[in-house]
Amino acid sequence: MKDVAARAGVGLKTVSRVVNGEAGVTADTERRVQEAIEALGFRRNDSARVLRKGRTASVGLVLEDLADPFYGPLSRAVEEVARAHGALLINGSSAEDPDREQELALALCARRVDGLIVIPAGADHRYLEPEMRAGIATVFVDRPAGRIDADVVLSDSFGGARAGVAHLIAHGHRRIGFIGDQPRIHTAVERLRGYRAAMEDAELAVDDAWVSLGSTEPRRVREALAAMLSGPNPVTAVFAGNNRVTVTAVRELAGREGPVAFVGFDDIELADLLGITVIAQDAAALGRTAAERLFRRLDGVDDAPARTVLDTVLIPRGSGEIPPAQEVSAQGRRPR
Amino acid sequence: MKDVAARAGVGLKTVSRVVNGEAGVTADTERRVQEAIEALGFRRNDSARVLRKGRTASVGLVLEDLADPFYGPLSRAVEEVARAHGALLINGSSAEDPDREQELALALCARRVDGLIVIPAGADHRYLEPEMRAGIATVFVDRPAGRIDADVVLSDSFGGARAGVAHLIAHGHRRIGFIGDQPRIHTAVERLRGYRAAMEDAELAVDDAWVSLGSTEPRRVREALAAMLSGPNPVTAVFAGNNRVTVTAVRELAGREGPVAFVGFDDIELADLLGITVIAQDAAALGRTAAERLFRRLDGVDDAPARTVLDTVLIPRGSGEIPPAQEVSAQGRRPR
DNA sequence: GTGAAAGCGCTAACAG
DNA sequence: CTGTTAGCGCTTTCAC
Repeated sequence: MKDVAARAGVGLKTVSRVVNGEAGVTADTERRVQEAIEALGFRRNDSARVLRKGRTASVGLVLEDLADPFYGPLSRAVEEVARAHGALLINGSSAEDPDREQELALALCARRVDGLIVIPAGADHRYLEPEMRAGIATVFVDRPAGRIDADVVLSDSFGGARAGVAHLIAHGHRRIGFIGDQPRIHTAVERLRGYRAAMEDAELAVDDAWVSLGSTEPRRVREALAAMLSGPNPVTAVFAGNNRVTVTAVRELAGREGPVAFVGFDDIELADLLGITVIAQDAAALGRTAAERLFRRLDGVDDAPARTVLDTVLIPRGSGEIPPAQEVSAQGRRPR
Repeated sequence: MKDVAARAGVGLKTVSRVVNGEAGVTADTERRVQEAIEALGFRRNDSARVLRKGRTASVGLVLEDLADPFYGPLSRAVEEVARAHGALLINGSSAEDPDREQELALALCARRVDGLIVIPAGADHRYLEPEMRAGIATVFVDRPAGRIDADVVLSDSFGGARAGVAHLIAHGHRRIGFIGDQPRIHTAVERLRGYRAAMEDAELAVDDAWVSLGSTEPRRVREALAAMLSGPNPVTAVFAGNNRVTVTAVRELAGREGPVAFVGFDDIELADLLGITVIAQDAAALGRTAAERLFRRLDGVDDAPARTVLDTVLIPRGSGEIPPAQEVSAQGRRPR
């Protein structure tokens, strides 16, 4: 910038004015400055600008895994809102590791992002308190913040799971299995709670063997599924706690003989063709809502932290409407 | 930091040493500084650090759409490599708009990312020349750079498409359709070239009505498909140019009567259950390879820009092995 | 309308 | 081992 000023024969501040489109520069002067900028291939150094202005025009997003088809659209939605506010998005994957979540969140704070959106992997976010006090607006999404008071945007995991299981019950099932994510993940617990509530609503007892929380690794899901489908008291229907579980469960069930009814939490691509009934949540809406709240905070709105819960939708496509095997024998499943 | 120094009763540089874990500080002094840091909730301001050091320890990635299941894993792979090198990843979506690509790439350069990975939307990247000369290492991935000499990492679009179409030909098809992305996208053109090469290899003529390039919007794809399946000279097999086209085509074909053979470029989730034969490319490997090349550049390796081409794999799953409807009955086999 | 000087928070390069 | 000084490139303030 110094070089540009020298070449154009003007002061430093004048170049700054031109670069930032501020008023108070003659058309002629401006032209001379523009020429110098062009000739020198000058581009403003935003690091220096940030240092001076205090705002970085960027927001951070800590999520679980960018490669997960649920988080991709969420991140994209945040990006679009950020873009509308002239901000860039820096996102990082925690890989569901609380330490890595913290490391990433603090690294983003050190970069002085204006705001932070976090999909919690851990259960304790007090480490963010100093940062929030220092002025970094923070919104939690998909899962609530732990041990800290902050804005939260969630899907209705409890209600969604309850509706999905009630749907299976309405179709005649009495023995229903639940396979979910790790018990330290809030949504997993909420969805299990929804499952239990639906069973209780229908006055159905739950056999411990029907419930399995744990990793979403295919092997773990396969074993859980096999266990609840065999044994003395096998289930006739299965509810899956998230998209990863659904994918593996659908694969397994497709390879089996008898029909097993199925409903999964989260919609997945081509589920329509496979006839999979799901409880769909809107990942993009989740991201958009969280980002909008964040920017409202950045615009100075300072009301109490709020919890927003977005509805889920039951989409019947066939797999959830299969009656229990005993009641109606071998009703064909849809091929391909 | 000044405050920390004052509170700990030490010099500024000593605090800097502690914060950066440099040697040359007594255990006792260090403890005092740590206490002050704790008490004041101090966190180093990376903007200032960057300004001083010249390196931001961040890389930029300009891609088409983070919500696309092909780019999610690619981005994640880049992130992992960046993380291994202590760098953060800033990514932005161009939405397949050349202007937006340029805007984003330049914004990242203004932030002084150390390196840039670009999935081109546009065909002319000379706008990056000054930046590259100014020291921002740049690698193009998935599609080649336009009018500029730079590192490029690609999948073998031509070879993959050729193999896929040859596969259909080997299964008896003579009239094969091709539906691809916009003709200004390099991979679309390459894949079409592969299609033509395979047809030529088999000495098959190509009817113009069988080939359709354009948007991947479902409506456009549906219309293209309907057109080549009706008319005087209908195709018996279809090759899809990318994942988006595949999804729509598979939906459409599932709703039709007669069997139409199908092979798609790009693997998609649950394609195994749907029995879709695909040419799979490894998005993660693409990202990893590009990122590794980028960091090699950042480590000072300065050989000539190279073009790396990754192989694709044909995965037969059923849809590509269906024989043509007419031929089967002509040979007297009973269709079932 | 324009420019000189001060300083954002940090680190490199030297002193002590 | 520790501290002082001088900037990194920009914007802010205030004078011209």
